[in-house]
Amino acid sequence: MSETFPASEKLKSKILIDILFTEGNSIKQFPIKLLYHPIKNPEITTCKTGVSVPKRNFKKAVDRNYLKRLMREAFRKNKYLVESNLNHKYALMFIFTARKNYEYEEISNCIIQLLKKLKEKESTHEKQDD
RNA sequence: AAAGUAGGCCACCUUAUCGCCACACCCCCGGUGUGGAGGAAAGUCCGGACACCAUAGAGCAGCAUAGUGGAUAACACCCACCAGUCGUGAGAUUAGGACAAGUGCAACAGAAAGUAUGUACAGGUUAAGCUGUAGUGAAACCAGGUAAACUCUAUGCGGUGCAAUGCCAUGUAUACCGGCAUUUAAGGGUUGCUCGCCCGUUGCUGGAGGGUAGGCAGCUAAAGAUUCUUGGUAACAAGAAUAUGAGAUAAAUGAUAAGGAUUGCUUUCUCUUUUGAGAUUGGGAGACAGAAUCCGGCUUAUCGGCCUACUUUUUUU
RNA sequence: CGGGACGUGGUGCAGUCCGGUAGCAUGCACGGCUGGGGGCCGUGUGGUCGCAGGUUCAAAUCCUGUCGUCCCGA
Repeated sequence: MSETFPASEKLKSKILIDILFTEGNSIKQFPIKLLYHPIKNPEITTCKTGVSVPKRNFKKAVDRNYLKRLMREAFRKNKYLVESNLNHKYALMFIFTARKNYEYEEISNCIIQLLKKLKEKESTHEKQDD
């Protein structure tokens, strides 16, 4: 299983991000919130993932960059949980909602739980659609 | 030895695994190689480079600076000297022009704070605030004090900023632009005002424009860095040599593991009269902080440590 | 990248332009009016004027730097 995180899997399009924030659903697992929304565009063949740390809670750029690196690292290590198991392609956005720094272990565990929850949610949506 | 002053420097290192960004090559699945944050990248307080704009011009206003000289692309920075203030001293610090142009202001105290001149005492005179002292206050006939009060003097300043600006694709349909004719005048635009300048109403004709999101260029080889020589008290300038090593755009430097060095704390042991020195065990600590067009300064944040010069005090020679 | 505003008792504000006494409302404490509450009246309490430096005889006020909060434009 690949553990790479190339540019094609990063969420960069402002249009997709706007749709994600206005129409997407969210899963909360303190201290991180996960926004997700299915991608309708057939030209996009991979999941698009981004991370975000609000400037309001962390004034210094160093702190924000560090947390974003940790979240990217944790997602890269654990994305096998969702990469091939989901039926649709999703736009994902991890948002750090706490006000103080966390260790890599805590963030990694949190990301794993979020990804498991995302899979459960999708399966329930599928049943409802049926 | 202790205390202190000034200036400069470093900003933990190595290896492995998994990853990120840029470039080059092989090849077009992918792989290999090279490189990849700072002294402040920060605050955005000054000064430039560069780009565009007659809505850019002229005058007034406004703003900035303020000893003298130098240096620079430029500056409020920097260097030298003079003067004031602080310090025993090394040194630090200063918006340091003009109140003999005009206007204003001065609480309390005091007779009186600017059209000055009262009281007491002493001196003095024909006489007289004519002379001295006292007391109040920051300041009391002296061309008074105050300009980080208005102001005056000298010098400088057009504006907007790389989201500048140029090009490409997508895409809507007359809202945009050019030319000609018509109207000749209400109105609108700009940096606060005046002048000036620009726009204008309708018709015909020609051209692709505006908003939104995206891509490419601008984009990093430079008033650059290191070393040496020469000139200069110095800031700095000139010359030579060397190597060239971030360019992202929801935004690249990370995570994990191991080892080593640094500092102080702690356990035990050894040496020493003591202060202390050496070895060892264990768990800690390593700051401030992340490039976004690029430079020269300023300011602020900063763990721990090193180097140089100098001053004062005490002791020894 | 650029522009602007504001920091004053526990809270919300004036005073800053034009320097000399820090004031108003509310809150809190005490007393009074009422049988009690509410309300009213009176007295009192409480402020390093964000921080540092400078100018001045004297600074919340003038000047410089700095910290924090908030807003706006491209």
